[in-house]
Amino acid sequence: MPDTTDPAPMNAPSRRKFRREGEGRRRQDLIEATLDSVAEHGLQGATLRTIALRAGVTAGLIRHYFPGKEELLQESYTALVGRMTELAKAALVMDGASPRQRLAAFVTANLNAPIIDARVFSLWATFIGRAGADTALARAHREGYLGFRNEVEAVVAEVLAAEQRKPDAGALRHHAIAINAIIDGLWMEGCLAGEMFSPGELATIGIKAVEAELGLAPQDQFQQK
Amino acid sequence: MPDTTDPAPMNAPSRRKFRREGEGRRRQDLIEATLDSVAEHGLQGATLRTIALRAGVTAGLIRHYFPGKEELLQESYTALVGRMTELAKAALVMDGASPRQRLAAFVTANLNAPIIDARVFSLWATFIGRAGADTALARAHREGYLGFRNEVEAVVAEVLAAEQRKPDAGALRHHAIAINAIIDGLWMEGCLAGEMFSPGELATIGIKAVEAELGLAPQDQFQQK
DNA sequence: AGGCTATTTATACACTTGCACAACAAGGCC
DNA sequence: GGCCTTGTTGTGCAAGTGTATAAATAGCCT
Repeated sequence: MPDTTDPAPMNAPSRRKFRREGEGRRRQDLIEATLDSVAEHGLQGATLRTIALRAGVTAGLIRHYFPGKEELLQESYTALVGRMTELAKAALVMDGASPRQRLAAFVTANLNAPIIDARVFSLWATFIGRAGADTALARAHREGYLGFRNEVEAVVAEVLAAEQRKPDAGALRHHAIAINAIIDGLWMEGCLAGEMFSPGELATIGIKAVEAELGLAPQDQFQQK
Repeated sequence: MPDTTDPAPMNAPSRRKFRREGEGRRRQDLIEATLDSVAEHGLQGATLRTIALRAGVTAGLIRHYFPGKEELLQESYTALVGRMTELAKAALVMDGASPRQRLAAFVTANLNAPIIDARVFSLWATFIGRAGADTALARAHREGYLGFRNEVEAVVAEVLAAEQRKPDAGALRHHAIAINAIIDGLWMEGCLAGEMFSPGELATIGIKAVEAELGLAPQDQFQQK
């Protein structure tokens, strides 16, 4: 029995208008939409249709740019990690600053916006929760973490060298691990409960803790600029 | 046209045998199966059928103990948080120990098994990633975190009192926040990459960092027991 | 032993999901 | 302008989802 009802009378074949975008742009839009979806609804809520809707396209298009959903998620996570580490490292390039000032700036940068950010934390946690089962995710994290820690270790070495101290490799590594933990821990606290801390408070706590870890004498206020 | 094929010849009505368990036991089994499923396959992979299979029951039974999937997940998370904080606090009850020893024991306990555990971390990350969107989750975490930090603050106060130091409330709070961050950060590192550290190494790093934060003189080896 | 009831199984259902594919049209190329 | 490539849409489908509910049975009570 054929369908006699005609919901769209005659002018029916209205098809959605669209624009062709460059491959780079579309991929980036899709990745951004994926991260937004994951941040908002978790991995379970990030369906192809949700993502496509947010990106302003239809679901079928995703398969034109990515082999499948898993690849889209992996590329999205890689993009996220890349952006995070890039931001963190950017705080280290300060020409004409003392090692100690650079270390303090590094800590400060990592304990304020945009690195302290609830959305980024939500994404990080969601993805990292699967690192135990997903080796690709685990490796992506491991590389990012070690890169970060090496940066810390390099700055610490400079700071101590400026203080005429020459720690052995083991002590240096321990300092880097501890400082890394301080930054990570405060980062988590700030992301999860930012309103519990006054602006700049976390950075102050972090700098003090890091300098205590390195056994640096408290910095005189007048030397700081 | 009726079905003439008879796949299960006559003896068909074989139904799965089962045992009736007490309500408490079943609920606990279901929660444990839920946590296992989430840890292994993430929230998206934790389906009612998977959970039921792991618990040794059929999916329908879950609805007999929980109104829906969401309630099961929430109760599971609550159980997880409860177990974690319980473990952490248990390390603090040491009769006849000096405050400093208790603090060190607290740090040590939190940086070794069973608190350093990849499965627990995976669970924690998976759930906490949704704290930004789920207010019930966020509150559960907030309470756990503040409880933990208050414990830290209390021990820190004892330690400093034993050293004849009387910090004001603000300094005490900052110490607690920093120490909390040190423990959290090292906990994360240990859970994510435990094999990168030798046994007890994280605890050593943690104790040193905490004592540096509090400005305690390095402990003599012979005074420790 | 025999029945009662709450626990448990099994099936059904409406809905969503990721993926496949055919139709279509946007925009560069001649 | 007209064609041709390919980015894009829309539809279809099988598998899986949470939930609802009827049928069965385990184990206690008398």
